[in-house]
Amino acid sequence: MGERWTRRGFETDPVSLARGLLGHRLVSVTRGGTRTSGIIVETEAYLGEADRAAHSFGGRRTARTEAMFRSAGIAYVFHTYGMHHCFNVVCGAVDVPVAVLVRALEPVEGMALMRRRRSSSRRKSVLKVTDLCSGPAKLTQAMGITRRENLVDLCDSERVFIERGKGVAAGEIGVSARIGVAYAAEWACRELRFYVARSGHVSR
DNA sequence: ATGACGATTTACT
DNA sequence: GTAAATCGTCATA
Repeated sequence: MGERWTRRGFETDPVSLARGLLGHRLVSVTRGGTRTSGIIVETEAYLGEADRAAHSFGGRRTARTEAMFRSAGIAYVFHTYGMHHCFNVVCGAVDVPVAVLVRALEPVEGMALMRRRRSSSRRKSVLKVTDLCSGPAKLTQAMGITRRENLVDLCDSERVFIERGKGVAAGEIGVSARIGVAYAAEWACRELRFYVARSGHVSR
């Protein structure tokens, strides 16, 4: 167990937070007290009203996007493709709808539980460790994060939070265009994806 | 009330 | 590489 991130850590712009979260730990705890956690190795920054790829593009404020308008440190969890969840950390000021999507983790604690959550009756092969959390919907499944965690405050929740890790030196961070946002025109090619260059746990 | 569409994953050719 | 799975959300009517 490590030192937990407080509000101040989240009160920054999305690019700084996307870089700053790398090398720190996302933790989720079951009602029974079992921890699953992993080191954040891949993130994407979503820049708000101007960003065509962001759900909050144009200032769109709906029941779904409400979390993005809240305080830094709030979780924004959304459902997509009819079956997947993605986990974001809201940052910036209240009413400025910016956030960071967590796209991949290097599993640390609770791997047996992660494996159980990630296994389906349909699956034939055994999951490799690098398949547990190497994508935005994989990690939410492995961590047991669903819409119920939408709007939770990462600064005081007992269920989901961020713990201080070693971080990642600037030279170890890779940068690329964001994934899955081809519809976003000129914003699709902006280099707003950040990852630990050396990690084998990044999404493909 | 209806229809189009995903900040994805998986399995299959 | 291609395609299916699968349904909440939101814009349109």
